[in-house]
Amino acid sequence: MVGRMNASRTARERVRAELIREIKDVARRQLAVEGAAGLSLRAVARELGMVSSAIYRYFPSRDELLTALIIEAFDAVGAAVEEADAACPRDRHLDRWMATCRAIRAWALAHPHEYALIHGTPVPGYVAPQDTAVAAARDGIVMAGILRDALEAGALSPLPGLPSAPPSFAADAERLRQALFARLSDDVILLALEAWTLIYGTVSFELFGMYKNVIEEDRAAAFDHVALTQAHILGLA
Amino acid sequence: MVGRMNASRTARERVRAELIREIKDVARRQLAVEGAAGLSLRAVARELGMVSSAIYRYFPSRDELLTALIIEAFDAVGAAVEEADAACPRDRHLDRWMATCRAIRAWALAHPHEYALIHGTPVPGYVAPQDTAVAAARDGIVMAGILRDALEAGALSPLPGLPSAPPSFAADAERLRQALFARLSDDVILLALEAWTLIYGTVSFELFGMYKNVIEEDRAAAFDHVALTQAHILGLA
DNA sequence: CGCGTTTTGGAGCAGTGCTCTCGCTTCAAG
DNA sequence: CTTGAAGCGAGAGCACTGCTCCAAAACGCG
Repeated sequence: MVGRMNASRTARERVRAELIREIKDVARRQLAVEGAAGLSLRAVARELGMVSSAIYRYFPSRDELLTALIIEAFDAVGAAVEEADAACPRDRHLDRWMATCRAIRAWALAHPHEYALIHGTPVPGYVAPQDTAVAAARDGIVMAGILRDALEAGALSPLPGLPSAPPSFAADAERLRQALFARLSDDVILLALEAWTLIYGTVSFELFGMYKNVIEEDRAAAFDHVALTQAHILGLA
Repeated sequence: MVGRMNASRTARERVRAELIREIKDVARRQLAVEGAAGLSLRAVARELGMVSSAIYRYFPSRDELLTALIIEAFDAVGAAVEEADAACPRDRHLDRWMATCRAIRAWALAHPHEYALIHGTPVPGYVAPQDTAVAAARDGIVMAGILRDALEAGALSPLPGLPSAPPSFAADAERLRQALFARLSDDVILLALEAWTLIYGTVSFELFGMYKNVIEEDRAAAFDHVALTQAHILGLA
């Protein structure tokens, strides 16, 4: 009970971890085929050659399996965003911004059902477990980092003449400043949140069919326009 | 078979129409309680005192029932938006804009599960039937009308210096101009679509828990800031 | 009134999430 | 090395779902 603190636990624990991985992999494949509503524990068990009740040794319920997939999806999009950002020179702030925005859209188009899992209707009882919080924040960390770098480089001049953040936002802004936004102003922080919202809103609208008969010709160009316009508003140029 | 063209059809058809209404009402109540995933045809039938198979004389499948509820939800939010707009003097374009935006958010907060039905993950096989198209367009018609009126009154001056719409958007813009946007420019039409997207994106983020630990203090004020900022960008002032 | 259309009731099929129990395997401490 | 506990898979079973089929009942029009 005492020892064996680090690497390569007991054989039992290793096969257990591997089986958890296999279950998640099969579940993700089934999810990609017919969406979250069609994810069946029994089908996963069948494909793995085990009986359905055995799954419950690894996931206490179907919703817990879904939660695990949600966390992995947040992590995947977070990783895609970090990679896109890291591929740009640190002082090309506009390029980094556009690259991260495009990375979000590209990931979503490549994994529509997983994207729907994290940005569609909350599927389970609708409680977003605390476990997802850290994974869900990775994209925001990257985007905030770009704005921070731009500010420090003196390359951030938000568009003048727009409404200021309401006084009631001050407390939220202060908390966010501590966590991500360093020395950015309340106004810029709120504009950044709105840009973040619009980026995901645009991707969601495109994926969920809201642009049918609205934007048909070149949605990639329209998305670029969204990202570029937000960059102009934030003053990333 | 020939006659009886207008009002007050045969008694059978009247009771049939009423039963369809009752089914939809019960279904909407159940939806409000436990969400779209928990909508059960059998439960609806039970509450109506009929056996489950009888429902299928009125709705060929569960998805068809959901589709009917989706259309009604689109209609309800459309009606709320139209009403909010009509309550403002026609020449107070900014007031009309803010009123319609707030109406969308208010309706969504009052009917979260119905909102999730129309702006969350597409629940059924994921095909959005053509029937929904007209109902889904009502909010857009109102918002486009405000911009049209502002243009005609010479009270529309979009913020200069922002990126222009890409050339590939011209065809979409022309089609949209014919349908709703009258003589508005490509740039304004695209900005309007982005504003429309951001309004719904903000409501969705708020409702689906994305602003947890992000915006906590006064989400109504933050939403107003979104709507007002978009009005400024469009030049509604 | 009578007959045909419409509606309903009930049984049944295939599938789901989940629980419980019963043996079997593995592991670790005595 | 033995023994007892913990982890594990198999199977049966419960309550529920959407949906189909068919016979019985209700209805309404000529």
